[in-house]
Parts: sequence; structure tokens; C-alpha cells
Amino acid sequence: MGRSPCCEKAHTNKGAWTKEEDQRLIAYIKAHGEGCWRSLPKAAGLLRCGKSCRLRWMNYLRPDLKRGNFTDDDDELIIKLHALLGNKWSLIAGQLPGRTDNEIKNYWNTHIKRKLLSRGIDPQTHRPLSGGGSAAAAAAASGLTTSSTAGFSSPLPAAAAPRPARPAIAIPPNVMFAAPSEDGHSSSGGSSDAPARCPDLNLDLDLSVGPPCSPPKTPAAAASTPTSQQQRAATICLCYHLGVRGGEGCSCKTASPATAGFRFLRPLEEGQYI
DNA sequence: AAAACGCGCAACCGCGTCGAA
DNA sequence: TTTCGACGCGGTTGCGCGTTT
Repeated sequence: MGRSPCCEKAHTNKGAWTKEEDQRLIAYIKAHGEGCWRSLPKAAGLLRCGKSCRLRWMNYLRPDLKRGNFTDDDDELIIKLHALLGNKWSLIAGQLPGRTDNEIKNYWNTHIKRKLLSRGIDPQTHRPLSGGGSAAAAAAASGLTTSSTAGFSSPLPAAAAPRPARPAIAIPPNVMFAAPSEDGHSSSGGSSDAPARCPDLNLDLDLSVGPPCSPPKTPAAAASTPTSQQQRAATICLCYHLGVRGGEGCSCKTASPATAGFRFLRPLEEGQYI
């Protein structure tokens, strides 16, 4: 029993969007706003799947999109965020105003991977490439590696990283950044190779563990004092201080005295890892 | 000049998550 | 509590274009 299709495929266009379709979509969203993507195509007179409309709008038509080249600062920010978040492109995009997750994902796969490999850094683990590194780097840089899915060992393995609350950057509760868990071990999935991760990585991040950026859903939840276990279970909000973009996009920097109990995490030291 | 090749980007697909019923 | 529909995300595909042979 398969999943039902997201839309009636028999009467939907696929492939590249035409100017007319773009105009229809823009006009409709300007008039009615985003949302209800499933019904949008019909309402807008488009023979497209709702998902396709959403993707087109989000990745291409949105007026606040920043087109054009990434700067070196952007590159470094993306690299840092990827080291921290793994392939969480939407979270990374959230720190780059005007950029989309798809754009960053593509840019990573086409440019940054190569850039890191040329530096002798494994783009997936952010560790120096081991043994025969230059040859491996050269081979990888020439495109001979790597499926982004095969053997991926990101700092946040997908299997161990349930999706965080959106839209603020929120890190899965089982991820600890440079701060030992109660048992003194990484809790990021128990991978045996974890201690070797990112040995030279100093992200220069101030990370705070505290309440979610968005208000708690119930007063009770807000009022309760978390136990350490609950703290781990709670959404972890990260206030970034990455170059000039310090903490932007995160409401926690304006947080109330309730944030006084936050635990600020220091940058990684020698031998520490994510 | 033409064909082959490689790269980059837009779009699609399938799955996970969330919220409403 | 369970089910179902919709949304959003990450991975993958395929086309168009530029470069090389």
C-alpha cells in the first residue's frame, strides 16, 4: 500500500516553469498570500502540483530572495553552520537572509565541497582527510566521490537528529555542543568514532541551551523548572555569534530574565568534538 | 565547426512531522 | 488515542549551458 500521490498527476505540468506560470503564481500569492499550497494551483489556474508551486515560490519567485554570488564570508558561515548542523539546509539557510535551502544545498555540493577538499578537509566530517589525503582530495575534488547519502557521518547524523522545531534554529535534544552530558560522553548517537570528530574545529560559537525561541505552548510548560533531563529533552536554541551575523534571526538575544539560567557553552577546546 | 563532456541549477520525489478531526 | 491530510525537508535527477577536444 503506497502513499497516495500529493496531487492529481494526470493533469499537472512538470518540468521548467514558464513565464506565464510564474506570473500567475506571483499574482495569486500577492493577492492571497502564501499558504494552502494544495489548493493554490487550482485557485491560481495553474496546472501544477501544490508542492511544485511552493518550491517555485520559495526557491525562485519570492521577492526577498538574494540572487547572485556567495561571498567568502557566506562561504565560511555556511561551512561553520554545516559543521554544526550537518545537512540541515533549511536551518543553515535561516542564517543567510535571502538564501534558500535549495540554493545553499546546491552551492555546498558544487562549490564548498570542492573548496574544503582542496584544503584537505573532509566536507562531511570537517576533519582533515586521512591517509593519502592529497590523492584522495584530488580524486574527490574531481567529483569522484561522494554520494551525499552514502556513508555520511555528519555532526548530526540524520538518524539521530529528529527534526527540530521550526523556524528558529533548534538543535535536537540529544546533541550536545562542547558540553559533556551527565555521563561525560557525547550523546550524539553513541557513535564510537565520535571522539575523533572535528578535532581541530573551533567554531567560535556561543551556544546557549535554554527555552525554545518560540513561546511555550502552555503556561505550565513555561513555568516548570526543567530538570537536567528535561533540559536535554527541551529544544535547544542556539544564539550564534558568527562574525557580523551575530545571533541575527534568533529572538533569544532579546530574551527575558528567564534566560538567566542559560548555560553558555564555550568554544571547543583541544580534543573536544561536536 | 561539431561533438563530447562536465558542471550548475531548477525541479521532482519520497519521507518525516505536525496539527486537526 | 488514532487517523489522515498538508506541509516542509533532504536527497536525487535531469536539463541547459559552457568548456574542452
